[in-house]
Amino acid sequence: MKQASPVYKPSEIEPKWQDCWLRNRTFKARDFDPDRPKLYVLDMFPYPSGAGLHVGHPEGYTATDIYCRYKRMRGYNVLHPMGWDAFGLPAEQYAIETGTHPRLTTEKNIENFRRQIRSFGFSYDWEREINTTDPEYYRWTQWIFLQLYRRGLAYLDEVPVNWCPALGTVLANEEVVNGRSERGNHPVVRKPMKQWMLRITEYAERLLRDLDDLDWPEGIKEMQRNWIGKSSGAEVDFEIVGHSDTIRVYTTRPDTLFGATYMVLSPEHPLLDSIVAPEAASAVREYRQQASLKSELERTELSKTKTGVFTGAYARNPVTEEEIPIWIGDYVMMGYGTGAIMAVPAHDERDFEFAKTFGLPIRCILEPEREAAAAAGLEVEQALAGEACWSGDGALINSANRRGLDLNGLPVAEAKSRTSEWLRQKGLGKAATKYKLRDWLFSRQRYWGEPFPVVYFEDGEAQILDQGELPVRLPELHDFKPSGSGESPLAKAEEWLNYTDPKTGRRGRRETHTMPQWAGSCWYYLRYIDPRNQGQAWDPAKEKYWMPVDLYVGGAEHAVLHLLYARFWHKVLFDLGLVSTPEPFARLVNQGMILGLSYRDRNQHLVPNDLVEARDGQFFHRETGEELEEFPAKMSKSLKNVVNPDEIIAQYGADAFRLYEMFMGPLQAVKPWQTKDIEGLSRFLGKVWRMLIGRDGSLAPEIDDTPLSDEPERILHATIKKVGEDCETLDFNTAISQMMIFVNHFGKAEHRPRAAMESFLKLLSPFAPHIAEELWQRLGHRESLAWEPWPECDEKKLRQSEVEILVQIMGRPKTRLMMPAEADPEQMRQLALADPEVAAAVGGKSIVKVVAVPGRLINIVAKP
RNA sequence: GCGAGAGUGGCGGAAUCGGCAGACGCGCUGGAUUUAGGUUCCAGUGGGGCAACCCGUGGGGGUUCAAAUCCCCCCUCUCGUACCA
Repeated sequence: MKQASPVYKPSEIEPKWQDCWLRNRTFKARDFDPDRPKLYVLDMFPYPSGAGLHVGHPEGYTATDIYCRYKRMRGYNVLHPMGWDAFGLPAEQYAIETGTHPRLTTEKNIENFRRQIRSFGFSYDWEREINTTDPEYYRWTQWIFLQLYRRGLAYLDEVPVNWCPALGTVLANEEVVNGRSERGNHPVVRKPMKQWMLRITEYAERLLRDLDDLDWPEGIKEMQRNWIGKSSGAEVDFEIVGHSDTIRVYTTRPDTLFGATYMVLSPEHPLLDSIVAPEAASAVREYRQQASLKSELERTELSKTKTGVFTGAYARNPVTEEEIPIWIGDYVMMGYGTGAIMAVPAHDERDFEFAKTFGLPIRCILEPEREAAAAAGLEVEQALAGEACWSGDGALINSANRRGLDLNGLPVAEAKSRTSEWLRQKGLGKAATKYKLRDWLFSRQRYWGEPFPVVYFEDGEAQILDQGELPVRLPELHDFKPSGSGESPLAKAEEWLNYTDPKTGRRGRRETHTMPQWAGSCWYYLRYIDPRNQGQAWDPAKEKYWMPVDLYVGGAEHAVLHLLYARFWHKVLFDLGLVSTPEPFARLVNQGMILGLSYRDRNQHLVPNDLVEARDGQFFHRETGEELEEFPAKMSKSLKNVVNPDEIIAQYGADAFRLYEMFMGPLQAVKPWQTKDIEGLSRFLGKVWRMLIGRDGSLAPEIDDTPLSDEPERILHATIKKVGEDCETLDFNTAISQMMIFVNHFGKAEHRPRAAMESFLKLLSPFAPHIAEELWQRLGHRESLAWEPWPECDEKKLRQSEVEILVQIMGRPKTRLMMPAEADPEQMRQLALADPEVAAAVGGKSIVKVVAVPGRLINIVAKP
């Protein structure tokens, strides 16, 4: 064994303890431990990119690691796993460019990620490591797809997708920016293609309702609510003049039906061809063609002026029985409601704009509330004249017909329900609820994803495979380029494509689409529970023991997609009796993004960091000499402000890195990384070291067994209390402050009682586990302190016999006096007034009032 | 537009059951140790005033003995989202 170092050298002790934990399986989670309560703490697993870990990853991972280590010492049986979300586009793109198989790229990246993550000393149970690209994992992803299919929740549909002709592939919405491909900036058009869809809409109501009971950030819950987008209103049928069909619209404002002066259909509306008048046909055809070339994003973004054309057809307003023109316009989406609207220009901003553009009639049927209108800067007379739009509340006018509907004078809410009821009685419509949420497009035309367990027979029939035929493995390929026809690269794997039904001998062709990256992450938290199970996705007994996830930490960028998809799958599994909880993640915390430091010139232009020179605390452009302003910005390759964790660990050690990231500020806050600041934490660890280790490398001579005197004892117990409380609430920044206060005191003390030192190391160990283990060992212990019981705070030791009391005169601080801690208000008053300085300040004035808060302050209110 | 969150020293941040604003750290200033640099240690560090004191938590108003914290109005920034009928 090497001679014990006299100075703190993280590079020596950190690998030593990481090996030790791994070898001894220190952090193995035990199924069904009868003696300890379970705790499941989950990190969002990373996509192992070629760039390696960035400083954002270890932020959340450090937080959960501290929490887990703390909870173990509190007697919990902790499940804390890590794995790899390893399917995805970058590895495939790299394969197209270089011919390297994505599996090789992925393996290499995982190895690098694993090395980096281990270098932080996180207390994962590595025996539960999973990888979504492992056939033994995706076997069960495919199996869950079978369950979805059998429940009727997976179906094939011809839907418009983002098709990029230049790239020869379909793109996800996230991959399309302003109607062009994110990669290469090629145009993207909408093209209908047959796709697998998942019926997430069937779960819309439960996904919405069950949010209420989750311990999640309110912002994330609100985002999911908005995404699901529940609204209630009515469906109304409009008959088409001279036509047998009717057009059904959805409206949240059935009360405004009397103001519906025209109708607008989506350009994709199926009834369009049969109703369009011959003289309008060519204009309609041209408009539809143009609309189809726009991506959905474009359609919504270029929203300044409304466009549309008249179809030449008319519908009959069911309450006024007037004939109203039917238009088409791309501000109406086929994907929401019924793809058709009744337009009430007087009371809907969008319809108002459209009506103004095309000179359509605007009829006010609602007198705005005077006060609300004034607050909105609207003149009621204008609204009444149809010159302004009012979508707020008020009293209905001009809203009665001869068929028994009279809304005049009613407020909006009552008019709504009255109209819905009238429509229902007349068979013209009914109350209805809609959601913005759409079914989940689940196909990707890619190689590097889970193959579908699906075969198409020669007659076109799609059939799912038996569980016994899983996993459907990805075939070996050498050319990963898209086929160009919109088919996946898998269409090139000829041998693999051909399928013969083992039972019937029928010949078929395998599905060439693969699943999106979300698939693997939809259920990975369940596989961690039983990661090596070959017979089933997980053992139900183990699931029951470990679920739900007690704490889930990750970035807010997954607020909607991943978290909504996973909740959806989980609910399906719950309905199938495969999991025991209706929700997967009981408590969710989002760590804030870590920004890099960047620079900009006078014109707000960003300057890459390698062009910046620092002089006397100011910053200048290396080439132009211009003074630059420092500001925090997202880390990016182009700004050259990316911080590499490997370099930081090499220089300061993992413990300092961990402490720094936690000390930066609240976990949830966005924070700028400033490498200079990490030195403060490095110094702190140096002080911890010197508090215990003397110059010669042996224990510091100040360490002895003298009993603690009052003040040091109070500091010790205050630290135990503060660190423990902060670990529960994840307020690690203030816990670290308190430990600094401890070390600032004891590091200078003549006597450093061994017991206090040991308690402190336990408090420090979740935060800086390597140095804590090393010093714990040097204090003579043989076992890891990972399972030592957490120190108990003795409240009695926190009490002081004398406390400093602030004396205020008229609410302003005057002086501070030592008083007995238990002094009551009257005693405090006497003690304060006895003080010469106070007496002088009060002298000659009459005391109006004295407010005394025992243990804190006393305020004397005096008037001349 | 809508939704969510946030504005505190030169910087990161602390203190929000109303009770000493600026804990802790970075930076900075001065000193000690060191051949020197670094390290380490000590002292100081919101602004103004030699001082008593005054001013200070985005701005304005209010409640209170007492407001960063509670109430009203306004401004700015960040994130998310966007013709959802």
